[in-house]
Amino acid sequence: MTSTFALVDCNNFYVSCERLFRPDLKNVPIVVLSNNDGCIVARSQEVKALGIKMGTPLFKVKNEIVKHGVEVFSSNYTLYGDISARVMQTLEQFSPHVEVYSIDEAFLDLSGINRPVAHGQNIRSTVMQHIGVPVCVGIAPTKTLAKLANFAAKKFTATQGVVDLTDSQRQKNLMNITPVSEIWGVGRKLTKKLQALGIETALHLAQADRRFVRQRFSVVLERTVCELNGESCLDLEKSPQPRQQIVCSRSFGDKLTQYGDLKQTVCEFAARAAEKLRSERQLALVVNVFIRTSPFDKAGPHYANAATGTLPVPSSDTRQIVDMCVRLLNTIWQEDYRYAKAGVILTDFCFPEDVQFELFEQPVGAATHEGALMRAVDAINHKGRGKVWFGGQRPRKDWYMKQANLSPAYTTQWDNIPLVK
DNA sequence: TCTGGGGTCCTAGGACCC
DNA sequence: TCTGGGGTCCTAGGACCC
Repeated sequence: MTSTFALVDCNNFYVSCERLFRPDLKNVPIVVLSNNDGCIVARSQEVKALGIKMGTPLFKVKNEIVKHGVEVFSSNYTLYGDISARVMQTLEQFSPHVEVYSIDEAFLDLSGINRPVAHGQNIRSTVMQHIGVPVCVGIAPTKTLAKLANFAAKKFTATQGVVDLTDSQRQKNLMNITPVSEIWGVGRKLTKKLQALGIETALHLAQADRRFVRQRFSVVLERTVCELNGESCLDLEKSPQPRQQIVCSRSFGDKLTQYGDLKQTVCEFAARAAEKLRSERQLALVVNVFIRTSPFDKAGPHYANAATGTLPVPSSDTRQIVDMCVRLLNTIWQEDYRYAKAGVILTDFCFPEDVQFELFEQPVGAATHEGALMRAVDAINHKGRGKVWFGGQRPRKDWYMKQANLSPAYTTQWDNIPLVK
């Protein structure tokens, strides 16, 4: 029996989250900004209609924002994460297998469902009723086609938010009017290269010779071609895969020029990365620290560098990781630059039970003294980060980050829960 | 003045081994 | 004069995603 996939995608997710607690903003144009209030990362329908593009730096469209009375929000990931979890939980009643693909999307296994469109409508109205977030549903025999169906469900209002692409003639009709750039897995670079070969629409790509595509591009794009032809190559991921990499990095609201300031941010990133690592119950072997000036900074010379180090044994101990990061930073730090961004990357993970320790080495894991200390630190910091920290870390949270228009944590902080009069 | 952050996968080329 | 071939592992970089 052939599979059926549904892609459920929240509409303008961050904007929808902000509107949940501000019904007065229902038809008001809204944007949500990236960290540091730098770029626009979510737009309401009204803002999209104004032609403001995703990822635009705020300062470039400041005049339009003011002119059209656009409401501006700093990003509130605590709120979005919590609403996302509620949406995903609601979706579980509609399928035995739900793959959470991103904060605002999930693939559902709808194999064997008799009336998929009715099922999709049911999903929409239930999520709206329970959570208050609008979603669209795309249904098709492959993930790539389900993505395409979802695109159509969003774009064409006559579909009422649900598109079923089970029928191959419908697939062709839609692909014929869809630019190749809209296909999942085709980004800016590939779009250009494909267009140069005369492949302009999704249908052109679907009809391309797959051996040619593999040879000229990659196995990834070859898979896309297969999926556009209804051959499922990408399965539902039934259980989330363990992470392979943890990154903690930020651009700074104000450029940093002092070693001490940069060191403190790097220590903070190291500590957060270690915390994430422990929540994954993994250990890391390799640590990378990078620092750089802004490529847009005309005031001074540019500098970017990174250093990689290997821990003596895989660890998730904040102190070991912080120590290593400071040593790495010292090898790349240079005076007289205006630093705009820094970060810590952990890689080469393993599980504590799989570690082969050197002779005479003391393992740093859950069973040891050090593990107990880390567990205690995590437990104390669990509700509201920053009660306990190690030397070198900045005690104040995000002191370097701009968040001028942050909404309250309506659903996760007692103080911020809305009152009903 | 002001330009995000956190991920994944694949590939080519060099190092190294026998 | 003559200087292999095949395999693996690692890394950096490039592409993509949301």
